[in-house]
Amino acid sequence: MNNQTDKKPHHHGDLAAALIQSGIEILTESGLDQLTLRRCAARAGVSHAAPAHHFDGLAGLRAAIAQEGFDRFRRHLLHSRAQGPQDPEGRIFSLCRGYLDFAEENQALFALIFSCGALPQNPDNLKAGETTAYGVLRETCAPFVPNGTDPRIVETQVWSLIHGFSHLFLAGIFGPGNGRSDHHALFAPVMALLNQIGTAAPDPN
Amino acid sequence: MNNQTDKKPHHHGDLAAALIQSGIEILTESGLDQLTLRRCAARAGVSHAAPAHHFDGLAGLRAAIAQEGFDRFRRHLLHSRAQGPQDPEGRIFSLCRGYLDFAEENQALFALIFSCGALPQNPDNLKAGETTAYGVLRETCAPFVPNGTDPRIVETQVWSLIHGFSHLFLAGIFGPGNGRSDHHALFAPVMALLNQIGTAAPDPN
DNA sequence: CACAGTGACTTGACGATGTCAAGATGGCTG
DNA sequence: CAGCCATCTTGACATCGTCAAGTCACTGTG
Repeated sequence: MNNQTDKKPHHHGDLAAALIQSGIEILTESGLDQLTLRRCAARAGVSHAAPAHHFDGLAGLRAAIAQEGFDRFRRHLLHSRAQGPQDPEGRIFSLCRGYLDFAEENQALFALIFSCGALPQNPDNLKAGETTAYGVLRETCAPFVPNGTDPRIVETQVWSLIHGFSHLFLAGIFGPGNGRSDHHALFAPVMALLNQIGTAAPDPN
Repeated sequence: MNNQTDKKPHHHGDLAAALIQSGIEILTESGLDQLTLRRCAARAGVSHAAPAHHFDGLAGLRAAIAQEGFDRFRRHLLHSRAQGPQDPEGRIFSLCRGYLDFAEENQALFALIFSCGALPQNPDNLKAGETTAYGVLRETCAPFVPNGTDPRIVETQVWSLIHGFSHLFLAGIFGPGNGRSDHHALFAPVMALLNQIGTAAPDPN
């Protein structure tokens, strides 16, 4: 209903941000199904109906948390990409490594961000946060885009590969093998598919 | 009232299957957040507490629906793979096409199947259904596995790419472009990355 | 400084949901 | 036929999202 950039509106002092922070903590500690309006309110020290004045119901709070989570995700990717060798191959590998790490360390938040249908209304805000996070990917993929081809092809190849791997990793779906370390061992070989990137983009279909 | 098999164990006649079927219908018609124990019970024509005698709460029903959904997914993949050219490239392309189609036509069920943490308990049952669905992928990928390499590498490359594309497609995440047809146009070029599969394996060809 | 006014939050209530305990029902076995 | 027991129903309770009305504190204006 109102903007979120006020410093100390009246009573609590940026309750909206406090509720988002509480929500992220609940997500981290207890999982997605424990994310509740009343629980966020209690954690922030306000009554159970207070969040209604800042978000459009539970869906609105989830959308706001997803937006903040997407921004944290973006910063995590930037930090991760800066680690390791700074040639195009090294940067894209570090980016994907950071993608997987973030998904693993923030499972519920990661799931919320990418949960289909979690963003029925206001796709505008999420779209903005998404675009900036997508921008990190776009920069990193740019050196691999062949001249004259749609950059979204390479971007979607990379994004799909690392997102699919991360999501399947979290879902526990993978070959009959078991054990996290076993699956981690698959990361580098699977990412090796990216070595062929750019050479795989053929003429326009 | 109920369709399906008429075994009639005691009263209702395979209420468990009827509840799963009701749940899938609710999923298809109304989305994931409308999947409720009481709603499934009402649709199956039983009282609100009846499901408790067949599933371990809502989580148990969701797991059972996921298991059934995974089997339908497997059959859909088999059917889709049989369409089109039957050379290794044609089969894997048709498989991926069917993957995306299933995700698009059964969004909520697809999300439930792969929802992280939706399977906290009994991973055994889902593991079985998963293995058979994974088996379809494994067969289709087999011609592309270089000698002496772990087949899971190629399998995970393909699975991650198509799953990531499908999931991002449903989540509405993709470049600044918009429109479903626009995203569908990305499918074939992105799948072209699979043309390099097998040659990307670490060992020399 | 007094006094409304307005926004931030609280309180209380309602329907819906998951879950549990106890009772009713009906087929199966002895 | 009688008893058993899985199956299902009924009723209750705590929690949840949401709404309406009320309370509180800060702010601007005289």
